[in-house]
Amino acid sequence: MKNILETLNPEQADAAKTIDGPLLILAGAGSGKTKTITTRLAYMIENGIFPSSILTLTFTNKAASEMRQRAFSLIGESLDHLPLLSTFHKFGLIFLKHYMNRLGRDNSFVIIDTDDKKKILKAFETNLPISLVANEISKYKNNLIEPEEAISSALMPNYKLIATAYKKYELYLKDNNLVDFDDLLALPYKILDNDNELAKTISQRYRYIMVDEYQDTNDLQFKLLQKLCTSHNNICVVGDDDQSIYGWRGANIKNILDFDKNFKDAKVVKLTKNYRSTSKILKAANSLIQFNRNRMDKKLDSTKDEGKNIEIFGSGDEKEESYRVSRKIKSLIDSGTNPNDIAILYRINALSRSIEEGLNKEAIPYKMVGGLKFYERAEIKDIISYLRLIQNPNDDFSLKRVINRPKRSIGKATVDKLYSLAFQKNCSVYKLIKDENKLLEDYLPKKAFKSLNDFIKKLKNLAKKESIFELIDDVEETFKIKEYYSLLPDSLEKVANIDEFYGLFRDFSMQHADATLEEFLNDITLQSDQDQIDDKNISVMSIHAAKGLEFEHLFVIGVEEGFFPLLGDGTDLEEERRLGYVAITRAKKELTISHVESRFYKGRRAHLLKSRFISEAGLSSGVLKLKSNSNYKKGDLVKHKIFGIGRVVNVGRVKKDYKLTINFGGTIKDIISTFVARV
DNA sequence: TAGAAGCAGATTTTT
DNA sequence: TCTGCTTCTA
Repeated sequence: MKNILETLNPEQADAAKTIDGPLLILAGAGSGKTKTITTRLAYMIENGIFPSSILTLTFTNKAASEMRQRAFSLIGESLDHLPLLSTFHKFGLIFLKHYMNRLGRDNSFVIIDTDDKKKILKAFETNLPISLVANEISKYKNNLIEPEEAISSALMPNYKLIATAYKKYELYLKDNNLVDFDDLLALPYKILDNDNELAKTISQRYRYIMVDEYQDTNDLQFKLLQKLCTSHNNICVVGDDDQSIYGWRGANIKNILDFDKNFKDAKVVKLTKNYRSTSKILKAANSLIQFNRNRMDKKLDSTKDEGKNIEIFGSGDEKEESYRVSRKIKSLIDSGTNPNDIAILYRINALSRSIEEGLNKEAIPYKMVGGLKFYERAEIKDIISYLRLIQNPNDDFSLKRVINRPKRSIGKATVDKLYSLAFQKNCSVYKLIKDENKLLEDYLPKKAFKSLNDFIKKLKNLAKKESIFELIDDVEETFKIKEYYSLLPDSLEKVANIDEFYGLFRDFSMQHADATLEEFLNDITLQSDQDQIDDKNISVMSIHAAKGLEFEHLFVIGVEEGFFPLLGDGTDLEEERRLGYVAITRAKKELTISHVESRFYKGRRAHLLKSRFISEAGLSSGVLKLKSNSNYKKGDLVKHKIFGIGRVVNVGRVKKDYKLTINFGGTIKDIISTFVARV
């Protein structure tokens, strides 16, 4: 038992041994957070705490499974009862599967994702930006404001519209027995809030609570945690106020800053030894974050050598920036660095394009993390919609998505007719087709009518299957989704995605022999992209996406005022700075920060100053001054000794020289301007 | 019905 | 500049 604590430093061990009462573990970046809490979990079990009375909540599936793995490898042998490690949302799902009836609703609900939510809202035609409506509704739900209250308290006309959409949306969800991400937290809270006996029961079942990334919890999650602590106060939260970067999404940094006020007699353990970065990198991070006022006082101590200097790239424009970054990466890889240890980070996704071009030119394989998520891809959502329809044919929403995909001559006009008729009759489209078939025959174009009935029949046949085993093969055989996508642009990638999904489905159906389709559907909606960072690729992603990761060689690009910190009406400069802190602390050995003098963005060229964060981090930068203006411009004809005559397609820079991208009769080459002559 | 052309809008996004 | 959505026309 002693030996599992042996690998911990004194502070970590102190945290791991503190079992009873509220505990805040302030875990700085790279301070061994996961190690500490997984050891704590193992320690509790070894000390006789009933495993299934321990609940550990995380934000991502990835974090949950990583912690599960590490904790179990410490405990060793398999246990009869297992501690529950789950995301907040998954926990909400499990809870609702048991107690949804307390709200008079059926527990066979289906979870919808953000995309689905927006599609539903769109149908209400508020004429407001749909993401605004979706976000505001999210806020209402997270603040536990009911639609009626939202409507009566709305002052501005737009908010009346949003609140009304909220009301319609809630009705729609109820009618179709759908649940959104916010509901997975809000509904369990409501149920527990209405029934104190139940709250007691639940909190007695989970007598020990652990929460990961506590700085990212929002008000609702905080309230839910309070409910879970109704009959005890054994709550251990782990987090770092300096890494709170989701404020814009409702995360409340006060939760962590005020933990000791909210939970009486809380013990606070600070983990400040950093095992990740060189001391130069750490110094920069510490120096930067010190400019924030709203934070807990602490400073990370290095355990590593000084290391290399942090390099600052000051470039003329984004072309030069991507060129220099790519060249440096190229030389790292050429000298034996594992591409997997290299990453490029940026504040906004729009910067990925220029860097991708640079990487492509150098033939450096990269992996974009973030981007479009697997389950959000059109082809995957199509299949999911088919499955949802099989599970519940009254799902008008999914029906709309695939009613004419692959094309089956049911056009927009027909779809509009169907949906407005169903609305009039106050029934689902499926029910309408079933019950009013005669009426529809006269009402719809012949071809569409026939095709529609054929489509419904196929769905019904698939719904008859009692086992989900092989279901996916039947779906493909019936609807030929793969065939359809194989004829569309980017078919290779899309077909590969479809195959991947089919594989996932088959895996699931084999692992869960008696599982229902509904269980599969809810499971995948809560699944985000598990990291598929593979060996041969460098990683390219937003700073948000990089949270929790670490890389030997790190590049942060676009470090300019206005881009990073991103300045706008809603800017929280401290949060931007924390983002800078998160970025820097991802680096283990080598950090390169890049800024440009001008960047093309949103259709115009913006002139930029280097970010204040560079000087705040105690770094300085010199922009390389060029020898002279280029004599060349796009379209000029030039001659090269070996390649002959070509046309300039682009003018960029390399250090103090100009780099010309020249098209020599179809072959594109990058050449330093001094090696060519004007024709 | 389906492809083409025209037009607004463009932070970050664990679930 | 580029994307995704609406509107237009064969």
